Amino acid sequence: MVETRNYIGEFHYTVDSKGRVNLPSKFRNARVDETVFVVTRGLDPCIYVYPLSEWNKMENGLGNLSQLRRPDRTFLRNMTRYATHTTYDAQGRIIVPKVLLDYAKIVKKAIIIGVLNKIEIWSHESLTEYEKSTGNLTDMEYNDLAGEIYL
Amino acid sequence: MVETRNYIGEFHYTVDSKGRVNLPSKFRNARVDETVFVVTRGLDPCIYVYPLSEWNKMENGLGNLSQLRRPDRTFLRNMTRYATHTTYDAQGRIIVPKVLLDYAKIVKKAIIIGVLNKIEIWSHESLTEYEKSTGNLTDMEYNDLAGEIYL
DNA sequence: GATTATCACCCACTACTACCCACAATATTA
DNA sequence: TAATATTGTGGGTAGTAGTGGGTGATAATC
Repeated sequence: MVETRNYIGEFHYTVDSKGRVNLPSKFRNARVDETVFVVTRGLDPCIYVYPLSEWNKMENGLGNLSQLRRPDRTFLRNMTRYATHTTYDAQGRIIVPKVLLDYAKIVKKAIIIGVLNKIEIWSHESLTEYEKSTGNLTDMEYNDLAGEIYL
Repeated sequence: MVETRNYIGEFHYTVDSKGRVNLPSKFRNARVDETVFVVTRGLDPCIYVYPLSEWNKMENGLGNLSQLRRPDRTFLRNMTRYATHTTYDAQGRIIVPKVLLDYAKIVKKAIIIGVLNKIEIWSHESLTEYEKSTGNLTDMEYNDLAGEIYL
């Protein structure tokens, strides 16, 4: 089994009647030391899941946000307001509050996406809609961003 | 045996029913220290295989993106979404997820191409079609690019 | 205080996959 | 040329991952 600290990849799982969502075993193995997570509302119509250590880093960083700029304020409020601590059970599942499931329009099926230091949970519906509308990048945006990265 | 860190050359291998693809022994010998790879969706209709160290370079770049700007988030998600860690087995094969095989239209035969710091996996179909259409460079493009290279 | 709802913990089943072994074909060495 | 190692390909199996449901303790409501 490959060991890396960062979360990557996409997984399709089911949410049961108790609001339990499986975390991919790859993700659990990636950070065996992390058993506590913070779930909260994403900026996009999805759910963010932070391992505790990453959440703490963010809490520290939140102090640096501007009180004046609107996106900063929104971000800060979103992150703190809906945040809940969770642990996973013996089967590797976390419990996601119904408010958040509703927000992400998740009913039965969920798409789990690893985004380096956090995990996103989407409904198929929200994700495709997001991709269709605002989600798409223009060629210019894409090239700008790609240029900032690597190669 | 000639020693190079870079992957070059083209190889024709088969993908078995379990989605296993052989990595050319030349490639394995090129970087004996690298046993972990990241397979992901290529920009072109093919599969990218990065040795872990190369992938990490990219991840470092991704870490600098803004959590607040929407294009940044989308870009980041697209990069991580289709990525998976793999190791090769005792026979030197890696497992490629079906989603990616479908994306590259690979069924039984695969074309492995070494592109310096990464490996590309193509289907014969996608490759020839790509060459016919968008793959060809205009003379102007070619000259522009050639000018950027050091000979 | 009685009743209901909620949640953490436990058990059970199925499908998959990581690991193992096998073998033919080619390349390398004696 | 014969012997040996390496390479590419195929398949079987034990362990694990994903899913569903049950139960007792605790909290909430009347």
